[in-house]
Amino acid sequence: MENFQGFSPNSSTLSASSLSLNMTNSLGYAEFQGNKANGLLGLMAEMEGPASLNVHNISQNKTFPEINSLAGTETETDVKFGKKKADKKIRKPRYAFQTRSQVDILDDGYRWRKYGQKAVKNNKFPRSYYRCTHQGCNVKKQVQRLTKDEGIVVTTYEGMHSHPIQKSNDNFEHILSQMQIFTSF
DNA sequence: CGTTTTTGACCTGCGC
DNA sequence: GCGCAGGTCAAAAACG
Repeated sequence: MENFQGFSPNSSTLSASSLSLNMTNSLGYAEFQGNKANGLLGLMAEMEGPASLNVHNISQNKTFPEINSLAGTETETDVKFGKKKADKKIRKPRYAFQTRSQVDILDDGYRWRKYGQKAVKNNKFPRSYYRCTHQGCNVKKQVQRLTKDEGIVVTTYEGMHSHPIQKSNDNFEHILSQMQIFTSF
């Protein structure tokens, strides 16, 4: 496999030391490697205060051409959201993971139904939209591959599952639980 | 035959 | 207001 060494080429600006090390320590990426993914490259969780509706940031990194917002400081993937009525100004927090993998479908233990696929600008790979098939669970995720480095898959989760995993996967479960610790603040 | 994927149309927000 | 881009819907196809 590939060595877990570095992020995408353009991420030279970010100090890979702190971020990557923290990740590997907390998640134990070695085990992760043994399964489907070959290594977790990074995680970004964002969630803003309900009051601030900073549209500026949204317009800035819309489509986040290379998701380089992972570089730390601004973790705003924004939700330009297809919120129908838009009663609430609150945006759902989204959590993005970068994973080095050959395949797009990373099995996280949940059952997903694909409901859309769109071509993204500045990216030759399409982005796929999935929704959790569990009844009453509206968790969504989207999977995208970077043009720059097609070995990297970006998975963005939206919402949290409130039901148990439906599959008997091995140690993925405890990895997920640790992930939720990460994203729970 | 039920469930999932595919795929174009449709909708919404934003910039010009 | 128009066009673009991202996100969703839904009908038909594909799958097991």
